[in-house]
Order: sequence, then structure tokens, then C-alpha cells
Amino acid sequence: MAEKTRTPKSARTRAALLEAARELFAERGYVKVTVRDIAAKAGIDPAMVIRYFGSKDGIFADAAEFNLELPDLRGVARNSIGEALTRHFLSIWDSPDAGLPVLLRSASTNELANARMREIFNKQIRTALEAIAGPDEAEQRAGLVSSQLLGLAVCRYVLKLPPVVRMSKEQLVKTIGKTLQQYITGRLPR
Amino acid sequence: MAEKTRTPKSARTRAALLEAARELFAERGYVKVTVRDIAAKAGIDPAMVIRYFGSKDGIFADAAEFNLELPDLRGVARNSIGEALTRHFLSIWDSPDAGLPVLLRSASTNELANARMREIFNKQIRTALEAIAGPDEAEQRAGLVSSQLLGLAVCRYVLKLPPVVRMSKEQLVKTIGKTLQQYITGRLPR
DNA sequence: GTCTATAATTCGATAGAC
DNA sequence: GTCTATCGAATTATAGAC
Repeated sequence: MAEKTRTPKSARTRAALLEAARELFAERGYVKVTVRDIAAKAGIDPAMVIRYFGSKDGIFADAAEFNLELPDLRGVARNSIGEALTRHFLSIWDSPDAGLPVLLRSASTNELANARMREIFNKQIRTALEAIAGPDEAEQRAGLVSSQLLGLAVCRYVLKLPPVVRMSKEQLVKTIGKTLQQYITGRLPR
Repeated sequence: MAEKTRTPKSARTRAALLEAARELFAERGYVKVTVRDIAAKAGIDPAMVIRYFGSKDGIFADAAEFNLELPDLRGVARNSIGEALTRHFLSIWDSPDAGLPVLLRSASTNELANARMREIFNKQIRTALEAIAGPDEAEQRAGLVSSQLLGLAVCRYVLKLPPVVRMSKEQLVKTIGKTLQQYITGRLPR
């Protein structure tokens, strides 16, 4: 054999299982997906899921893993931050292999998903905002930003409210971005 | 017996089951609550749940039933509408026997809950806004309003993000109300 | 009207043959 | 490395005694 095996057989089945799991978890959420569903969708034996990932929780953890990569807000014009953040998150939600849709669907039924979401929408966004605001303010502003971003995600991807689904990405960037801008640089209530 | 039976025995157990179901569904969501959990919390036999409500779906449907009672916006000063709506929903989320928290927790795992939420946050809010805007505009504005209200609910009651939980009701009314006001009477993006 | 006992499924996980 | 067979636990729902 002059040619090495391109991909080990096991790595291919592992990847196939992971891809199937991501799609199903993003579609139905943690509890409505069974190990058997994942295996069937990938055309692989259910026992392989346990073999490669240890448990259902194991494959969920892997499916929900991803890097958020928030942009460094110091490189953004101060009055464009709201729109930049909105555009960034809309791109993430729409990318099909991202873990964020997986988390979104499962945050109310799976502890790991709930914890990861809390980390992203509390710690990470706050950290990003600390680049342009004091640490105390940053947390409150991050909370407000999170409420609008998460609500947008729920309406557009979980509830699929017609008017929110229908709006174009650029329309949303303008409208929601303006709100975020107010939450980030506007006056906070007493 | 001079005194009639105040409440039939069956009606009391039925009511006790329903109350237990509401609390549990609001706390954990549809899938994480079993018929046995409900019965145990009410101190009643699990078989009674089926007897009185037919199925787990049956008791969930009853637990999620409620009247939204949106305020008539024509009776509100035009530039106070945002705050009025915010205050109204915050009151609903906080009232423990309301069905809205039940729906919120289960919208991602239960079809009925999902459909009811869509109806409330699309049809009902849109109808309320039609009192002060044209029907075409009203739907889009209702979508934006829904995204912010739902996001607030998710952050405060499901994810329990510390800064959002910590904010007082009046702080939220001011901040979120200002956003809703913009969505309701402000300019829409092209 | 209420409870005991259990039927009927479904699921995650394991053991072991190939 | 993959699949067959199955276990054990949990769940909804039913049948029938009391």
C-alpha cells in the first residue's frame, strides 16, 4: 500500500455520528433526541455512540462545543458596536454546524446547555463590553444586550414567529442594532 | 346533613393536581415532569391524573390554559405604551398561578406550548398594536416587541442571568419600555 | 371515588460474538 | 472495529379490586 489510509475508519464514523447529533439536537433539543435517532440518521449502530462518546451526555457535550470568538470591540467605531454585535450573532445562528443553535434548543432541559448559555450571555458578553465600559456597568449592560439577542434568537429560530423570520438580516441589524447600541452606550436607569 | 357538601371530593383532588402540575411545569418544563411527580407533590395517586385529565398532555393543556388579557392600548398615552406593556408582562411572569411561565419553560419541547406561545406573541400582541398602527406595520412591530419581551423572560426566569435577575421591576420598565416604545412608534428600517 | 398492580413502551447502556 | 442481543430502569397508561 503506497498510500496511507486517508482517514481511519473509526474517525469517519465518529464524525458522521457527531454531525447527525448536531443537526438533531439543534432541531429538537436534548430530550427529544435518542441515541437511536442519532445512530439511525448516521446509518450507524447505536452502540457506537456509547463506544465513541461514552454516553448520550458525552455526545451532546461534543455537539455543543464551539468557540464563540466575540469580536474585539475596541476595533469597532463606538457608535457601530450595536450593529456589529447583532450582525455577528446573526451569522453564528445561521451557520449550521455551530453549537449555538444546539444550546438554544436545550437550555431549558439540559444542565450543561443551560450553564454554557449562562456563561456566554453573562461572562463572555460582559468581558467584551468591559473593553469599553467600567466593570460594574458592563455587567448590567451585558444583561440587557443578552435579553435582546436571546429574544431575537428564540423568536427567529425556536418559535419561528412569521414577522421575525421574514425580516432580512440587514433589517434586523439596523433595528436590533440600534437597541443594543442604546444598551451599550446609552444612559442606564437609576 | 343540613349543610351541602361545599366542594365535591373529586373537585378538590382535581384542583390539587392542577395546582401541583402548574408549579412543576413552570419550574422544570414539560419533559422533566412525570405524572408521578405531579401526583406525589399533590399527595394523590398517579392514576388519578389519568382519570381526571386523560393523559399527561391533558393535564399539561389544562395547566397551560389562561387568559392573557392584554390592556387596551387606546386607553394609554401614546408615549407610555412601551412602559405599560413591559409592566404588564412583568406582572404576568411573576404571578405564580399564571400559565405563561408554564408555556415559557416548555415551548422548546412541547408542541402545544410552542403553538400557544406563537399565538400570544404573534396574534395577540399584533392585535393590540393594530389599535394604534396599520395592520401591515402592526405585525412587524409586534415581532420586534415580542423579541424583546421574550428575551427578557428567558434571561430573567429561565437562564436566570444575574444582572437581569438583579434589576428591579421599575428599572426594567424604564429600560425595556423605552425599547418597546421605539419598536411600536419609532421608524421601521427599510 | 380511590388505590394496587401491572401492562406496554421506550430508552440508555452493556456484554460478547464476529 | 462493528454489530447482535439484551438488560435494567423509567415512564405513560390501563384493568380491576376495594
